[in-house]
Amino acid sequence: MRNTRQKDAVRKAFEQVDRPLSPEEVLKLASKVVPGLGIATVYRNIKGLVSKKWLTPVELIGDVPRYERSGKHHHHHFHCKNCNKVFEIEGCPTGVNRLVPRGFQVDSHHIVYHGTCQICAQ
Amino acid sequence: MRNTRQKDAVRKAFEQVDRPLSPEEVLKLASKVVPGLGIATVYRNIKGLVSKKWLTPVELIGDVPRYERSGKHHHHHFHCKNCNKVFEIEGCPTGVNRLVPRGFQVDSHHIVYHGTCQICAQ
DNA sequence: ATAGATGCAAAGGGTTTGCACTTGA
DNA sequence: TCAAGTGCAAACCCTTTGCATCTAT
Repeated sequence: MRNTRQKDAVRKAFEQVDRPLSPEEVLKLASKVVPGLGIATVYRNIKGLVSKKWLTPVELIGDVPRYERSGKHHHHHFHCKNCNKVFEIEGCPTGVNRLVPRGFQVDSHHIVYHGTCQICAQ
Repeated sequence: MRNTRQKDAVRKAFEQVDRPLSPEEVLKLASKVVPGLGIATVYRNIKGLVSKKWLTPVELIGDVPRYERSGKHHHHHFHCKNCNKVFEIEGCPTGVNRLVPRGFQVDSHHIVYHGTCQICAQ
């Protein structure tokens, strides 16, 4: 695996923000460092970083997926209907998995909140 | 608003199953009653039923959206990684919304479980 | 030198839309 | 009758892929 300015710029985009990013958001941020960066390269690098488990997908309904750095401790997400940004929510209600009926095997769960974020709510 | 065989077949598809359906699943079911039914008509009818609040979109991870009849009491969903079907999960952990920091306005929340369903797990 | 990475443009999947035709009221 | 609804195909958006070129090693 080769080090390139493009790959570096994509990684840096995720490191410089503390919230999940969409491919377009990554393109916007990384293009500041590498002008002419192609969206295909962004997609390819995101895909590579996901399979290397450096990134984790955060998918939402009615909108394009977001990605965030892996290895954070278990958390959930808040999707602002106004600015469309996604934020992290710490913590997890106790007994979430106990709601699932006997016979179902749970690998993971994910809570998404919808509403208005702190900044937009003012 | 006019009654058509197509519209009827779409509604019946949701009534005859007790789990959320994707547009393609609806096409498959409704085509049995109305051969030659077009996918565009399915999408148009789903859209109409959602805006009439007869259907509700289901939040999902990494797959096409599903829709289900509105008015069911609050519940969540289980997405089987094997058969790709979506199932309803009853109940809701207490204090879910309390995890959201002060300043965020929560309209709704939604939990999606991933794993293997009862049928596939055997 | 050379395999891997990039940019572009074309191709893919899922969804929407324009338009002429059909059909329910 | 005649506007709403339909089927078809083209258009769209987001994502992936083929290919010629470029570039780390």
